[in-house]
Amino acid sequence: MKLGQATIKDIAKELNVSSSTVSRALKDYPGISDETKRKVKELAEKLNYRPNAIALSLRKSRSYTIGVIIPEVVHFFFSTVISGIEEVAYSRGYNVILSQTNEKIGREKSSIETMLSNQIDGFMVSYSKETENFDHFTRLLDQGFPIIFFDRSTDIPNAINIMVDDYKGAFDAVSHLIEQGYQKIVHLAGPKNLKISKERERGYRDALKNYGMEIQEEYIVECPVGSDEESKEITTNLLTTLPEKPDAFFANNDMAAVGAMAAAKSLGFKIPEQIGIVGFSNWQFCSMVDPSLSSVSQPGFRMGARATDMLLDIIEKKLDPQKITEPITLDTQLLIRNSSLRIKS
Amino acid sequence: MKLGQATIKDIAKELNVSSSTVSRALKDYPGISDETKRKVKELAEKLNYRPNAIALSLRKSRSYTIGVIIPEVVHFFFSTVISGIEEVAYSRGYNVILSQTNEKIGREKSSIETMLSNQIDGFMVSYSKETENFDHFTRLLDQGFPIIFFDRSTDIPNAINIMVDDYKGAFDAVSHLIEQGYQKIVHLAGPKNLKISKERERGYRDALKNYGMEIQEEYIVECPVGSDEESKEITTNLLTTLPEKPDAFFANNDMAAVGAMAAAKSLGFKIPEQIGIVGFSNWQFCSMVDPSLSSVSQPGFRMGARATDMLLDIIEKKLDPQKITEPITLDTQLLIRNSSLRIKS
DNA sequence: TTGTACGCGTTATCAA
DNA sequence: TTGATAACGCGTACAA
Repeated sequence: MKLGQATIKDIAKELNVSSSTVSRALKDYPGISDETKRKVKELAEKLNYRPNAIALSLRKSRSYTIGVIIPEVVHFFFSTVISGIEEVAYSRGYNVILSQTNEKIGREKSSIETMLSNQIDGFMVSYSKETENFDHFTRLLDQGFPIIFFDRSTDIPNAINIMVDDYKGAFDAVSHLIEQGYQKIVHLAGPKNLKISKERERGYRDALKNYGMEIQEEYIVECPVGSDEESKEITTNLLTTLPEKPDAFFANNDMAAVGAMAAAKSLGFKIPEQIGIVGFSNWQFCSMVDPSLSSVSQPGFRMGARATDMLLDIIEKKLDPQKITEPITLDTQLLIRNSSLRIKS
Repeated sequence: MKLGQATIKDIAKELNVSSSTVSRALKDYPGISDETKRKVKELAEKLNYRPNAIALSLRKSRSYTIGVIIPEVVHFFFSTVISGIEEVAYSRGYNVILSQTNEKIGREKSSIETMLSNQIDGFMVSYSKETENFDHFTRLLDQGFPIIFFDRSTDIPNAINIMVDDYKGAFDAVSHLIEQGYQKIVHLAGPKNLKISKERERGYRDALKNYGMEIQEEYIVECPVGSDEESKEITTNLLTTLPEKPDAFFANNDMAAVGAMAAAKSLGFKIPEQIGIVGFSNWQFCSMVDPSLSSVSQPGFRMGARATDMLLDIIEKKLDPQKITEPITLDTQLLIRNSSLRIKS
C-alpha cells in the first residue's frame, strides 16, 4: 500500500486516545462510551481507514486466503472449477490465490512453497501430470494442513478427493453407443498414469462386458497428448489399417473426439450413420461442430464450489477431515447430440 | 499456517545465538562467520524453515502480490489473459490474487476493498459492464496506486490502458472478405455500449469505404447477447427476408460467426463458395468447426504478460507511469481458414 | 563477528 | 470506560 493509508494509530493520535480504544471502538466492543465510538468511527470514515489484513494475519496466524494449484487456467473444465471456487470463497470472505503449474512438478512444488510462505489457510489442488511422488503433499497432510484434491485424485491415506464419476460417465457413454447399434467401439484413451483415464477405460470395458461384447485390446489406443491433431492421425490410421474397421469412437476428451470426427469425415464416412462418436467433458464447442458432438458433461462449477465449501468448513473447524473417508464423486451427464444418434425414436 | 512451523527464533534458541544472527546468516550477509552460517543453514534445512511472507509484508509494506479483477474466469479470452498474467507474475516472484465480478459493480468495488486491505502492490483490471462511474479507480490512481486496465479501456486521465487493436482487426477481416470477391457483407455487431464493439464496427465501415463500397445500414445488425443461437436466428432472418441477399458475414465474435455458419448451412448455402464468414477472437473451436472458421486472433496471453510486466516495472520503480500517455494497443492477426477462402491462389 | 532494541499494524491481557 | 504492554516474525540501525 502507498503511504498515506490511515492506521489505528493515526486515529488514536488525532483523538488523543490509545490505539486499543480505537480498535475496540471500531469493533463495537462492550465497554466503550457511545461518544468515543462515534468520534472514532467518524474519523475512521473521514480518513478512509481500512484495516490492514496483513497485520491481522500476522497476529492471528490466519490469512483468510486459500491457494489454488491447477495445471492450466486456459482449459474449459478448469476455468469452470476456478469459477466455482472463487464464487464460494468470495461469499465466505476468503481470498483466492492462484497458480498454474503447466503440468510441471517443479512449478507445483515451488508454488506450494510460496503459498505456504504466505500463510494460506488451505489448498485446493489438481496436481500436474508429472507428479508421481506425493511426498510434498503427505508431509503437509500429516501436519494437519487442509488440502482438497479435485479432479485428479490421489491414494494418499486421509487425503480428501473430490472428482467426477468418470467410471459411470464412460459406462453411460459406451452403453449409449451400443444401444445405438455400434459394434466395434474404439476407446481413444488418455494418459495411462492419470486415474481419470483409468476410470474411463474401466467404464468402457465394463459397458462392453455388460452387453456381452468382447473386449479387443487393439481397440484401446492411448492418446497421450489429447490434441485433435494427434487423434486425427491415430484415428485415420485405425480406420485404414485395422482388419475389422471400427464403427464408433469413445474418446477420453472432446479434442480427441473432434480429431476422430475430422478423420472419419475426410475418409468419407457418414456420421452418425456409419461411425458414431462420443467425447468427454462437454466443452463449449461440442454443440458447434458439425455434426454436433455427443459428450459426457462434467460439473466443473459444482465441483469447485462444493470442494471450497468443504475446505472452508475444515479450516473453520466446522468439519472434521478425519470423518471424510470416501472420495466424493459428482455425477456426470451424458448429452446426446448428432454424432452418435442414428436411431431416432 | 499450522503450529510447528519453525521461525527464526526457534533456530536462534536452539543454537544459542540471537535471531538477528540467524536472519543474517540465512541471507548471506557479510560479517558472519562461515561456521555460524553453516550451522544456521543446516538447522534451518532440518527444521524445514520457511520465511513468513506475511511478516515480511508487514515490515516492508509490500506484499509481492498483485490483484486481478476480471468479469468472468470462464471465458476463453479472459482465461488466456489470466494465464499470461500468472506466467509473468510467477517468473518475477509475485503472487496473483484473483476475483471475478460477474459484471457486477458492487462486487467489483468490494473486491477492490478486500485486496487493498491485503496490501496488494498493484491492480490489473478489466472492469464490469455495469461500471460507468470510475471514482473508485480515480481515487486510487490519484494516490499513486498502480493500476493497469486491460481489454476494456477507460478515459481516466493518467490511467494506463492496454488493449487489442480492434479497429485494425476488423478492417483487415472485412478487407479480406472484399478481396475474396464478397459484395454484400453483413456485420453482426456487438453490444453498442462497449468500446470494442464500436471500434470493430468502425473498422468494418472504413474497410468498405476504402474499397469504394457503399455502406448499407440494414447490413449492420446488433447481436446484444453474442450467443450462437441468437445469431443463428438473426442470420436466418437476414438470409430469407433481405431483398438483396448477403453473401458474407463479419461477426463481432466467434460464437455469432458459428451461428451464422449454422444458419447458412441449414438453408443450403455452400461455404465459402456462396457465403463467406469471418469471426473475431479465434476461440479454440475455430479450427474444429466445419468448414474451419476464419477469425481475428486476439493476443490474450501476450496482453496479460505485457501488462503484468509493465505493472511490475511500475511497482518496482523501473518505469514511471507518467511517461505512458498513449494507450497500448496490441496487433491482432487475421487467421484465414476455409470459411472465407474461395479464391485459392 | 555478534547482540540489542525497535517498528511494521493489530489485538488480547492485565491494570487502572 | 480507558490505557499500557506484549506479541505475531522479521530485518536493520546501532552498539559492543
